[in-house]
Amino acid sequence: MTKYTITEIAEMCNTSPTTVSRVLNNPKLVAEPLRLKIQKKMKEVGYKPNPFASRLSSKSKWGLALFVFDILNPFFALIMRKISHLAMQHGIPLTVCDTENNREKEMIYLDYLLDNKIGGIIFAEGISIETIERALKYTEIVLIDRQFKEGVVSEVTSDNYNGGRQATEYLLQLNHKNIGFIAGPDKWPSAEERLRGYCDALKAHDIPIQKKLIFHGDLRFESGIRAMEYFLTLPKWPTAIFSANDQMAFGVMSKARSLNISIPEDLSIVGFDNIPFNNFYDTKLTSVEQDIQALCNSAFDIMLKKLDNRLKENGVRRIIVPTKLKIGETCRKLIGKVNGL
Amino acid sequence: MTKYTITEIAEMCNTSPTTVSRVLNNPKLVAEPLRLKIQKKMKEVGYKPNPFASRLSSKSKWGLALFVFDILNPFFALIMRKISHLAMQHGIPLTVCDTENNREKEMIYLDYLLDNKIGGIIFAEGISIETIERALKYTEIVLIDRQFKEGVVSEVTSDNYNGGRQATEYLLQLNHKNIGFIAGPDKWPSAEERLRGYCDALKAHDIPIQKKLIFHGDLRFESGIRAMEYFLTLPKWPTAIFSANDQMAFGVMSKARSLNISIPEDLSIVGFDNIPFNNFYDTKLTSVEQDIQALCNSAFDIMLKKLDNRLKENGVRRIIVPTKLKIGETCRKLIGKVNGL
DNA sequence: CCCCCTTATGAAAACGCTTTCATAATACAT
DNA sequence: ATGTATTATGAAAGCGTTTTCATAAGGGGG
Repeated sequence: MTKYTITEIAEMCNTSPTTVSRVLNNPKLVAEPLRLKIQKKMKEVGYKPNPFASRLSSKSKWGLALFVFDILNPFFALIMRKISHLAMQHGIPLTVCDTENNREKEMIYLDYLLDNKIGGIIFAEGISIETIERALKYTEIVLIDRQFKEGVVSEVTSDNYNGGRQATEYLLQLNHKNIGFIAGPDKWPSAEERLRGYCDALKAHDIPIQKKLIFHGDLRFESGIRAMEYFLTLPKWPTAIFSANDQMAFGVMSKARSLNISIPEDLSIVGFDNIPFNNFYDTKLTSVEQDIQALCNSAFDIMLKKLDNRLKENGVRRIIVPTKLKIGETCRKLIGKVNGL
Repeated sequence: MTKYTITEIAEMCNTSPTTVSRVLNNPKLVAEPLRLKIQKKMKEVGYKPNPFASRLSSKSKWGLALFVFDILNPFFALIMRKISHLAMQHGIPLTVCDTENNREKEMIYLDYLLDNKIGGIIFAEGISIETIERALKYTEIVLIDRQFKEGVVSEVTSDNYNGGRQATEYLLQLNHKNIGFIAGPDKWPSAEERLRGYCDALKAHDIPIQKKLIFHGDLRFESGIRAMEYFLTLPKWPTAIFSANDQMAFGVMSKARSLNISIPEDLSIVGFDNIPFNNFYDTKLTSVEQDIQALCNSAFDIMLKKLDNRLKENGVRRIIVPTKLKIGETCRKLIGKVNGL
């Protein structure tokens, strides 16, 4: 596009490249009249600095990356959309890495990015600790919904604990006592928090926690189907199921439908995420909403400050974004005899 | 990461930077023993060339971009996944631009990429002609499923015409005569081709084409709902609906369900794309499959050749990938009296 | 009126590669 | 042998910035 160099701009303005470079990077150093003249000229001829030259001489890191483990999950697609948007607004190139829940792929992406001197990486939930730790050594990182060792890394998470608790309390209020939980993968902190919320809510109501009511899924649709199949093998079926994300809740609904188990009459369901398509079924899913907008804004903001070094050395931020239970049409109040499905 | 420069590698091997550069870019120019020695050394110390320096001196364009109009649509998410994968394999950075069907956003992304001297752009269906034409002037482009002026641009498309025709023929075979069609947006060539297939199939069976049986959607779920609502306003309801993509077909199914119209008993439905989640409902959608793998492989291959200049000047490729009708559970044969829903 | 300090600018040297041009060495034809 | 390709290597000049260092011009304080 641009066919002008900084030197040419300098010549046109009877000044030196140094000065032009200054108005680009630190305008305060240039006296007003000259600065204005140069800025006007640059606009006039549509000058854009050559990014490669800048990066080469300034030796600075460059650009951002976003890691998500499954771009087919709308929750992550929305995060990508939002972060892309922010990056674009700030003129920062963004590489999106869809790791497909594959450690090897994570590493390949990461090595590649580090070789290219990436400025910072935002990791969404689902990326392995090893990958994050490796990245941490070489670049700035921020986690979205991915808790890590407290105080080591900046992270922005939803209030997963309270989200899990809210949802469970809600079901308890509706007189459910036998509540199945579909957890996320082991070792995923955000998923564990949701589980903790579930357990604490039960405890608070003096309901014993039963291991067999907890199923571990992988957050994908199919997992929900598996979970439903599993719950039906139990001697006493749950009257309600709380799923650690919407996708798995959909899986449950799908399986339930094909077995003529009707929702919410026979089974109440609560999801987590409240992705915009949770009305994908004609029955709107009751779900704990994560404020994606807020998650992304905060994460990006922290990243920008890190890149600017405006965050004090080793400055680690931790932001928790509240969640909100959105009532849909997939839960009903149990009345009278409560015997499971 | 790398702390070595090409000059240091050269010194370690008692040779010149020039030679090291050659083994990097055109190994044939360096005699075997020396080449091996240098390569061994590079591996040993983990040398990686500084990408900014390379780009600066070689003045070459750099990297690829992929434009999709809706990353929330699994069809495009899969394209992204596949293209990312290929780019990574070839060590080419990829920027994914989710334009959200917004002209302005397209232009912002494009300007940004051109300023950064992007090497090539792959456009998936859904991007405006203006954006493509602008890109065409400054960089290499390949279209996926996005027909353009014949012979001007390389494109890889599914056989949309025959896909549309296959689906319609199938419904005709099942004795449907009153077949609604949910088209894609006006002016989207791939969508128009599907429509053309639909029309030609009807003609071949001497069934008049009725404008009112054709509804124009925007390929999103909600459009399917709107379409269904529209079809129900017709005096004579269609017995089958062919949707230009799966998402809209899901919308139809969703609406049908909430009205207690059962599928396929009361209404047959065929989609297009056959995205992997078309079993999102418990009823598997019958759909025309697009071979995403093949589409992406071909598109990427053409792009690589363009970047290499292995495609003769103005060499334009046009590849058509066959489609295949995948029978699911959403269609049934009409028997006896055929009176619509 | 001299010295020092700040502010405004420029010259020149990086940054780490690629590219052009030159040279040396070998091979092949006459 | 002599001349002409061909092959293998290196020296040096960019590429378009930023950065360091130097200089010049103005502004008090003594």
